[in-house]
Amino acid sequence: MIAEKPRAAAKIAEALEARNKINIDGVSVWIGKIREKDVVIAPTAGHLYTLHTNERGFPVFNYSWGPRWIYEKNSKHLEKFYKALKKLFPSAEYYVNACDYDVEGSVIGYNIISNLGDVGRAYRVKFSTLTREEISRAFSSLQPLDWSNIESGLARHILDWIWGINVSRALMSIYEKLFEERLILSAGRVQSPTLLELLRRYLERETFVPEPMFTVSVRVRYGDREYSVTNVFEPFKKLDSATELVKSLEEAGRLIIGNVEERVLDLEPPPPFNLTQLQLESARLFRLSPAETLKIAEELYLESLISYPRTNSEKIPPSIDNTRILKNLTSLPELGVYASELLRRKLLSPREGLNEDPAHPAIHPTGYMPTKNLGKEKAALYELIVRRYLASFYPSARVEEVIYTLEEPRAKCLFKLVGRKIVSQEWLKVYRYRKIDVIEVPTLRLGEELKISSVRLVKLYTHPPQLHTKASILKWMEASGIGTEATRAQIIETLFERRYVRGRRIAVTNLGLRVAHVLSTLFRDITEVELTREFERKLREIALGRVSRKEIIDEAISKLSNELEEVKKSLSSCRRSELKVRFGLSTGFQCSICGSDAVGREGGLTLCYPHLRAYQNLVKAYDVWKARNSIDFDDYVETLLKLYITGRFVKDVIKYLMNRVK
DNA sequence: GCAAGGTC
Repeated sequence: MIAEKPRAAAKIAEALEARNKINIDGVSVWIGKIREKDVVIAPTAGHLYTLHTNERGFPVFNYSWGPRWIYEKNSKHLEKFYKALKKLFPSAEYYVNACDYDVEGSVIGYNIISNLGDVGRAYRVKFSTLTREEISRAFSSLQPLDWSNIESGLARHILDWIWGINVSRALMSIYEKLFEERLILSAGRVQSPTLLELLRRYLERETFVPEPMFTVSVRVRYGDREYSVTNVFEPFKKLDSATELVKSLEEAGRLIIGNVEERVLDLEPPPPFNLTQLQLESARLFRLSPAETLKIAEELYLESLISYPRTNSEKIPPSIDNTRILKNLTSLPELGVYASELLRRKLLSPREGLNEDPAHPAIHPTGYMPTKNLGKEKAALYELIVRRYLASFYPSARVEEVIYTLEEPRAKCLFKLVGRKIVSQEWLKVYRYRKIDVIEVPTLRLGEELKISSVRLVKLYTHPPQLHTKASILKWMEASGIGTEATRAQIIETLFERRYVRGRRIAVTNLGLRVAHVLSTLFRDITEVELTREFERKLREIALGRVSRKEIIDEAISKLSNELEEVKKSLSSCRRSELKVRFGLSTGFQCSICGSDAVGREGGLTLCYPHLRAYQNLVKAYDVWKARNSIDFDDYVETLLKLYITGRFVKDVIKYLMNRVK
C-alpha cells in the first residue's frame, strides 16, 4: 500500500492497526494483517517520477518517465523512498494506491506501480480525510484503478512538459541570437501569464501621468469639539467649481443635519484558513512572502502543531474532533481562555468558507502544544492560525453606526459625519488582527445646525494602480485559476530567480521586458491564462472518456512543431537585425531615450515601448491639465517631476525633453 | 537547462 507521504503512511498504519514499524534505509514502513494476510504500508514523498529526455535542442517530443532523484537536481532526498519501494515491490501479491484522492495522487501511485510492479494487480482506495473511521472504511472496499483520473493526470504532465521545455529552449536560442547573450530562460503555462500580468501592472504604473482634481476639506464645531466631515461628492475637475463651493460654505457658516440614519451591522467571523488566505493575511500582518509563509507553515505541520497547510479548503469536516482540539487549546497561555469560553458556551461548529479541497481540510491547530520556544515568526504564524480557528466558532460581532448627513442647501453638496461603536465583540476579541474603527460623535437631531470652523481648498491627483507585491500577484493567480496551492509561491520565486522581475513592489527588468515581448510575439498562447482553460477542457474530455490522451497530445505536438519549425527556420536564415524587425521586436532603430530597441516614433523621436507609451500619456494628459487649470508646458512637466505618483518612464521623457531644450 | 505538480 503506497501512501503519498510519510505522515499519511503513519495514519493509515494506525487505522489498520499495523503496529510493526520497520526501517528500510531511512524510510519507515509498517506491517500489519488484514484478514490473515500481511499488508505493508510504505510512503513516497510526492512525485517519485518525472518526465525527461536525452535529446538536446528543439523541437523535442521524445520523453519518458524516470526516477526524479536521478533526473532532477535537488531531489536527492527521494532516493531512499525509491529504493525502499523497489525493495518491497517484488514480494507483493497486489498493490494498493493509497495516495491522496485527487488526480495527482492517482498519477503518483500509478507511476510507482507501473514502473516497479504491475498495474494488472493494482487497486485504488478513496478517502478524503486521514481519520481512522474513513481509512478503515476505504480499505474495506478496494476499487479498481481510476483510469480516467490517471489518463487525465498523465496528459496534464505531458502537455506542461512539451509546452514548457520546447518554448523555454526556443526562447533561449532566440535570445542568444537577438541579444548575443546565453542565459537560462524559461516559459510555462503558469509562469508566463504571471510575468505578463506583472508587466501590465508595471507599465500602467510607470507610464502613469497624474491629473489634477479639486475638492474641499471642512471641519465643524459642536460644543467644545471639532469634527472633520466626509465629502459625499466626487472631487471636481475644474478649479472654479471648488472655489465656488468654498465661497458659498464660508458665506453660510454652518451645516444643517438633513438626515439621520442608524444601522446595525452583523459581522460574521472569518472561516478557518486555506493556504492562500493564510499567505495573504501573513503578508499583510507580518510582511512575509507567500514562499516564506509556506515554509514556516510546513515546519509547524512537521512539528504536529497544525494540520496540512497545502490545502484549498475553508471547511472543517465533521470527522475532526473540535471538542478535543479546543480542550487541548485551553492550556495555551493567553488564548486558552477563548477555547474555554467556546466549550462553556457549547459553540462547537465553526463557520466555513466556500472553498473545498478533495484531499485536505482547512488549516487548523491539532491541539498539540508547542514544547519549545518557536521563535518570533513561527510563533506569530502559529498564533494567527490558532486565533483564526478559534474566531470561526464565535457568533457574529455587532457594530452600530449612526450616519448624519449634513447639508448646505445653497451649495447643493452633502457631507457626512459617521459614529461607530462595537456593541458585541464576540470573535473580534480573539481575532485581533481585524480592527474596527470606533468613532465617537455627539447625539444630534434632525435640523440641528453645526458651525463650520474651517473650509480649505484641496488639490488632489488621480492615482496609478500600485505595483504588484508577491502577495497581490499570488491573489491574482488564484483568481485567474492558474497554479495550485502548493506551487504558486514557488512559481513567483522562479520569476525572481530568472531575473525577469525584482523588488518588493515588483518591477519588471529589461530582461523580463524582452522575454515578455519575444513570448507574446512568437508564442502568444503560452502568455495567456486561456491556455490553462483550454488544458482544463481537454483534460475533462479525457476524464470523461470522450477522447484519448494520445489524440490530445498529438494535437498539441502538431501545433507546437509548426510554430517551432517556423522559428527555427528564421533563426538559421536571418541576420540579427533582420530578425528583430521580422519578429516585430524592433523598427531597426534605437530608443532616443534609453537606447534599447525602438518600436515606434513620436514627436521626432524613436522610442521603445515603455517610453513611447509614457510620451503618449504625457501629451494626452497635458490637454486635461490645460482644460482644468491654465498652465504652460514648462510648469506642467516641472510639477509632474516633483510628484512621486508620476511614472518613471514619464519622468525619463520629461528629463530628456528638458535636456534637449538646454 | 528548460514546466508544473506533488512533498521533505
